[in-house]
Amino acid sequence: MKKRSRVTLQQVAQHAGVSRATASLIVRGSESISKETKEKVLQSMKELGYVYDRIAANLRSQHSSTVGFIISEIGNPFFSEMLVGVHKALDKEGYTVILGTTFDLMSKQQALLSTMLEYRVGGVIISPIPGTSHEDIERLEQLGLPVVIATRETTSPEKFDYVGVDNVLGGKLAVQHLIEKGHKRIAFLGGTDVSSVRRDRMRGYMEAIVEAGFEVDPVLLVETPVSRKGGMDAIKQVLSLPEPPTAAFCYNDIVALGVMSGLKDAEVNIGQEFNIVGFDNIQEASMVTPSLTTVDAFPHEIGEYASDLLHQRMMGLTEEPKRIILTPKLIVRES
Amino acid sequence: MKKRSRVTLQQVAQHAGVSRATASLIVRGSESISKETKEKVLQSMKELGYVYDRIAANLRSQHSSTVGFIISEIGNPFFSEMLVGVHKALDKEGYTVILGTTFDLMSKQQALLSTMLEYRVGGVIISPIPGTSHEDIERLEQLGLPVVIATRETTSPEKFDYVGVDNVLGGKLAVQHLIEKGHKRIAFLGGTDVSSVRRDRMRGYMEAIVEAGFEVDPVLLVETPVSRKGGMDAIKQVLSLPEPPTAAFCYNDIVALGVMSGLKDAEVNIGQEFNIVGFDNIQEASMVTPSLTTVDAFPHEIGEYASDLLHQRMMGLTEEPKRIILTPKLIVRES
DNA sequence: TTGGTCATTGACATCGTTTTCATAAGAAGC
DNA sequence: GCTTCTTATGAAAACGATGTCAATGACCAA
Repeated sequence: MKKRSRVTLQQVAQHAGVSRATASLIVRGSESISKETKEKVLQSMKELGYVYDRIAANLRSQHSSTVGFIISEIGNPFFSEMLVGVHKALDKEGYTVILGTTFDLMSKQQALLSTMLEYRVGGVIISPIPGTSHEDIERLEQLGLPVVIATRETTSPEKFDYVGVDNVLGGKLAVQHLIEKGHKRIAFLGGTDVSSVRRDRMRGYMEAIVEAGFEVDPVLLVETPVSRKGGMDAIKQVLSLPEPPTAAFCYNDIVALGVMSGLKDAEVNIGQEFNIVGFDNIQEASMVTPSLTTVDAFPHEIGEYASDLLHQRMMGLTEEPKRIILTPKLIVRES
Repeated sequence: MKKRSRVTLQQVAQHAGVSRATASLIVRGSESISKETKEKVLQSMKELGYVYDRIAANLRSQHSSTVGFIISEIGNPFFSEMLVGVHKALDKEGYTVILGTTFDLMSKQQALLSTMLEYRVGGVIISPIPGTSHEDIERLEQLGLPVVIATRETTSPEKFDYVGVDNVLGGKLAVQHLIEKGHKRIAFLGGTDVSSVRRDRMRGYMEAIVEAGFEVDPVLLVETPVSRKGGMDAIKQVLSLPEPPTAAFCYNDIVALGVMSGLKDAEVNIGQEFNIVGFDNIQEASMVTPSLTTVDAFPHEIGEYASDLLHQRMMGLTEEPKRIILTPKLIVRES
């Protein structure tokens, strides 16, 4: 749109009195260039204010130095933490990240995937929205684009690289902890059943309950949107039951924080009368009062592993899809 | 890196039995194309799995459909909210956003600016790190790149478009509110003095104190990193004074949340014995107990305004730099 | 028949790089 | 001083699109 055109390698070469090819070799750090000419050219670049045009370079070399990162929303600290991990790992390799947020809308996810393709990303890390089938993603693969799935599963998990946490185990750890504390009626609050993540955490919940010899009471399982509001509504609902629970395992920390608010409103003493365990271990969990017992899901690490995996694929790794499943860790605090 | 090459417009044209020029006209939505050929070509695209190469197109047309967005960190809800505003406004215009986080490191900021240039962004929205001079940013302008500064000022504010909130007024509103509540010793906690934002909020603080006929006591002004930890440390420091404050105005909500934690540790009853006002109005502020009185800084709106302004510049607006200063709003809650 | 639209075409230049590949300059070997 | 081998350099094609423009044929009205 702007008039002022860039300084090109051509101009630099001319100014330094060498050929364009030589200048090109220099920006790419070739060794077969004498020290003097190199100096001379670098000097010219500085003088002219040359800016490397990575776009043009990538076009010519059929190479891409960008990767797409698609998540549901950046407002969730779990994802922002994961983004930090992704950035950290990919910056190191010289990639630039294009972020996309779907807000869990299928149409947005499709649009984002298209945009990423148009921008020639070299690979994609995606936390697919619940219900995404592998066909939705396969068109990337058909174009030869490496894809790493993170945190959430698609309908056919085995088709792509995957990095996530063991949600079944996480749920189990959380609920076992509550059982050890002497609770018998434990609610499972938050999330919606379309999500594979919730189903897994729920399974862990059930395993722990059953192994302890208790019964699963369906009225204690509440689906809600993943938000504080959702948590607040959920806890109110179960507290009004004839036989209310004495503890809750929450879908994630955000929901748990909402649950805590709800309990405070109801003047229930958290930590004594009622215990809560969350999931994710977002920063805030350690800062609220009482501090929140939770299951660490290592967002930062997930981001890093996913990036490393993607990088390997982009470098031509062609082995079978890999699955990296991190072992969650219970963080016991006051709640 | 991958072998499978893209389908080109050329191939589409061939398959549909038209010329490349025609195909090009179609992807660009020209009107002087008959309905039938258009259909035919679109059909071929679908069959061949054509993907538009925006990179190549932009290179040729000397046009850019990306913009850079540079902030200090994505973990701060203020910025993630602002990012949502930016995305919202720029998606509508068909731009793609490249996000960069500086973590308030000058070296990172420089590197990011270079990266953005190399990727041919069409413009940049930046919340510069404290101490950024306009020279640091001027090289963008010299390349004809529109720049909009947001939320924080550079050393010469008048050189670029700017969107932000009136921090002086915000600080004043906050402190006036505390004074009305009967407080005489009011602390100002958090942030570091290199930040123009803090200086402005501090000025508002002082104006309110002085207008009420009180004295500013320097021991009540505490600089800290902008984090919960910082807030916690700050409140502990002032509580141990011989004459501790009875209220605090905090640099922002994050700090305020830390201050609240600190007060709870010290078993001070927030809302009765001690009042707090934060700044930004992040989501969490309304969710903590007691809920946090704060000054709304409209991150979402700032993002949108900044985007609109940038878009206008990218469309060739050449008027004088504009300054959009939003009027902050006191949100009274329980704290 | 003439003239005038209209849709489409073909050929070529261009964006700023990378990538061959051929060649020139320089050093080493005899 | 002439060949041989490096090493550095140059000319030109390529990447996948856009932009320009004159030329074509079809169609319609007069």
